[in-house]
Formats: sequence, structure tokens, C-alpha cells
Amino acid sequence: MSLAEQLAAPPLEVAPRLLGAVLRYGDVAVRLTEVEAYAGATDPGSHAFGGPTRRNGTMFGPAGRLYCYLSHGIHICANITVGEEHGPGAVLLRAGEVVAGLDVARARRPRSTDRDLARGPGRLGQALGLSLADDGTDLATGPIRLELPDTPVPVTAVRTGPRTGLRRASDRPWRFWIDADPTVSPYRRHPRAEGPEAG
DNA sequence: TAAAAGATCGACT
DNA sequence: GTCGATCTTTTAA
Repeated sequence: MSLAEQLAAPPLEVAPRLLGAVLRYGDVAVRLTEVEAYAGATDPGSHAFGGPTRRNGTMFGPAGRLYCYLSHGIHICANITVGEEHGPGAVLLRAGEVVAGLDVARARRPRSTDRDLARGPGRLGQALGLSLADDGTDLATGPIRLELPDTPVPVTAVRTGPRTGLRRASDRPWRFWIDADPTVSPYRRHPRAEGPEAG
């Protein structure tokens, strides 16, 4: 079963299965501990909501690719495309534990403790050395590889909650993380988030 | 400890 | 011209 076939399922189904997976780029490898599902056309929180644009084109391609975008002009955030082809599903890689290339990751983030090296999507992208040029990389054949876990994280260790920092659709509990893992990032609600508390 | 603000630039309208 | 699936530093309790 190919990587793309394993990822050819709805984002909400694939997201928890990515916990414990390892993303490797050069010397650095990160074990994923926190992800978020983005459903695509029906999800106001997704970049794909409203149809294809120059930025989100990768989301409308096949599963098993890396979707990278620039956040706040500074940080590269990474997603894995999932679901059916032309169905713009994706899973945001929110946080992880650096399991290889610790010296390289430390050099890229000199002011971080080891725990914080990839604790947050912007930090994760920085630790791995991602750039916008990495958008669209095939994770089965390219320089960046995704290794799914031999044994999935048990469902009893997976926790869910609302996605972090979104203004739209901020109440959907589509964030998944490994319970009690120290590298999971803290939840922050968007200051102007829409939803129950926004009125 | 929590909240606020500044940084910074490609994508979008 | 405005905005953001963020991070860091500063300021206030």
C-alpha cells in the first residue's frame, strides 16, 4: 500500500493516524505530536475554502504532498495533503519532537530549548529548514519523507480540541494531539475569533 | 501568568 | 491596501 493510498481518506480520519509519524528532511527528523485537520471546500477555516488560488494549488492535487505556505511574512507552515484527488483536504503539522539532527535544529533555533525546537507550526518549519520552494514536494519520492508509524498511537492516548489561532470556524474540535506529550503547543484562541464566544 | 503589541511579506481583493 | 492556520518580546498584575 503506497503512502498516497494510506492518506486517501478524509482529513478527520487521517489526522490522528499521523500522530507518531516521522517527517525527515536532510539531517533533521521530527516525530509528530500535534496536528490539525482542514476539510477543504466546506471548511471556512481552510485555505481551500472558496476554491483554488495561486497559493493553495497543492491542496487540490494528489494526496501525500507537502503544502507549504508563508504565515505572517516570517514562518513557513507545513501541511500534508490527504483525501481524494481534487478534494482539497489537508492536515497541518502543528508540533513535534526532534528525534534526529538535534545539532542542526539547535543551530537554526539558537534561543530555543530542545523541547521548543518544533513546538508550534512556525517553529517546526524552521527546525526542518523548510521554505516556500518545498511546496508540492512528493513525500514518497522527494527530499522530504514521511514515515508512518508501524503501530499507530492508541486511540486512548489521542486527545482532541478546537483548532488553534483561527478566526473562522474556530470552534470545530479538529485538533489532535498525543496526551501529556511535552512538545504539544499551548492552545491560543484568536483575539477576534468568530463563534460562540464572539457573539 | 496573562495579555498586548511588533515584526514582516506573499497572497488576495 | 489589508490580512494572517505565528513567534517573540514587552508590559502589567
